[in-house]
Amino acid sequence: MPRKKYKKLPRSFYNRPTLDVAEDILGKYIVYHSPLGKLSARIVEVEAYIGQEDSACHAARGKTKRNAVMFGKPGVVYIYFVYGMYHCLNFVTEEEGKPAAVLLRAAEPSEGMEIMRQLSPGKKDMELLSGPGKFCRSFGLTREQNGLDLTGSVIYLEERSFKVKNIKRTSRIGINTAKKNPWRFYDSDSKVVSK
DNA sequence: TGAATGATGCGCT
DNA sequence: GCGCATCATTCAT
Repeated sequence: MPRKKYKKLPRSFYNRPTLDVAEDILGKYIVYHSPLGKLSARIVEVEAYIGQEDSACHAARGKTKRNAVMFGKPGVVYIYFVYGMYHCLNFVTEEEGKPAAVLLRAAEPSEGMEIMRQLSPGKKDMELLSGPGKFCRSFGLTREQNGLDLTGSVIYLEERSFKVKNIKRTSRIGINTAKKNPWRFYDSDSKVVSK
């Protein structure tokens, strides 16, 4: 039994301006009770995607089957498939009907590292979650987990005692349009953020 | 050690 | 068809 009870972040955490949520997510822990066992990691790098004012957001051109969960209630997981072989994990933000999300780009492994190594063979511990594609592979996340509720018991964010000291803000990675929006946030003391 | 490119599937024009 | 919120490998300095 856990000797310390950590606080699971409620839906109100996600039901706020996306840039605020993105910054506050740094240092939080993502916990996923996968079929293989419990996994957790400390989040160190994220990006914001805001449908209504962001041409780079999947939801910028209206609702489709793929991005539908971004239009739904906050505190839900949005997972999509890119480049033929990778998945990316997002947390839906803002009130229902307003499409926006925060992309998880990198994290530092905490619990369940044996499982992550098994899912991503040959990786050093600090490389297991150092990128959005690698994160989903090491956590075993695919489109099957799309739409899961972060206020449930399968996958959620936890507030622990860790405090982020230095937060940096830059433009996003891998974006061609809307490059000006400096909507990438990361913990500059972590060694696993993208270069 | 940095830049170019191939892998590979799917959603949209 | 084309381009993509990526990564690993190859090739050039």
